[in-house]
Amino acid sequence: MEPKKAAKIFKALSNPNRLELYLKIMECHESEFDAGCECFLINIMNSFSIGAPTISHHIKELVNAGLIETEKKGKLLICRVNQDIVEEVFQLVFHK
Amino acid sequence: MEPKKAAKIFKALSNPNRLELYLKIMECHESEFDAGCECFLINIMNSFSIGAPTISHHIKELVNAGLIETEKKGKLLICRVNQDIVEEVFQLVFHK
DNA sequence: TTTATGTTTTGATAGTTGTCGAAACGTAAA
DNA sequence: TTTACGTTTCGACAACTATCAAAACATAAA
Repeated sequence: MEPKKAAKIFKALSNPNRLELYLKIMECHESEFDAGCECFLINIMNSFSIGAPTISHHIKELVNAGLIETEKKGKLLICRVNQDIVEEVFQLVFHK
Repeated sequence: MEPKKAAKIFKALSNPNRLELYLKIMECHESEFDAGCECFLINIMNSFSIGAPTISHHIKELVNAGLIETEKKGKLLICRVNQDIVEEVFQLVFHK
């Protein structure tokens, strides 16, 4: 992976709230995967003290960096992590 | 590792120039390790188009995040990467 | 001691970011 | 259709960032 793209991914994870959002989506996604369920944004949002507009903005940045993907289901938003991209970016800094 | 600390590390790697600086130090450090040499900042600086003050600032941020350590040798600056911290932060996002 | 050189500090500036309130939007329920 | 609700967009603002030029430091060489 090119350093420029990697920097963009790191930037997406560089804000504490946004990182925790990503981690929550990751957890939720993993645990719900076994149950065959989806990870809905609304289920995660409650544990944050920041407003909805800010959450929406952070989600957009995570999508923009390729770290997650989203899908609308009715009026709810489903979030999925893209694990591959994290592995790619860590190969760069791990040099392995 | 706590998300807050991880976010700080990601922030340090979120600027393209700073990331490339880190990668160069990593390369330099690895290749010089076998030869028993040190990695001097001046040897890396030439490949960047940004000024010395900016480089100095970026180095300080990398040190501040714990990603590298520095040591003065005469009027030269030696840089060493801290691989452990990358592995720690890696475990957080990999959940492994 | 003077000079040269590698690095850091200072001060400034344009650009970016995180956050909010208010409003708008889209969908489903009543 | 009206209402309720989850999400997004808009406009704004304070805080932060990357960068530079100029000056200051520190150390080694002349």
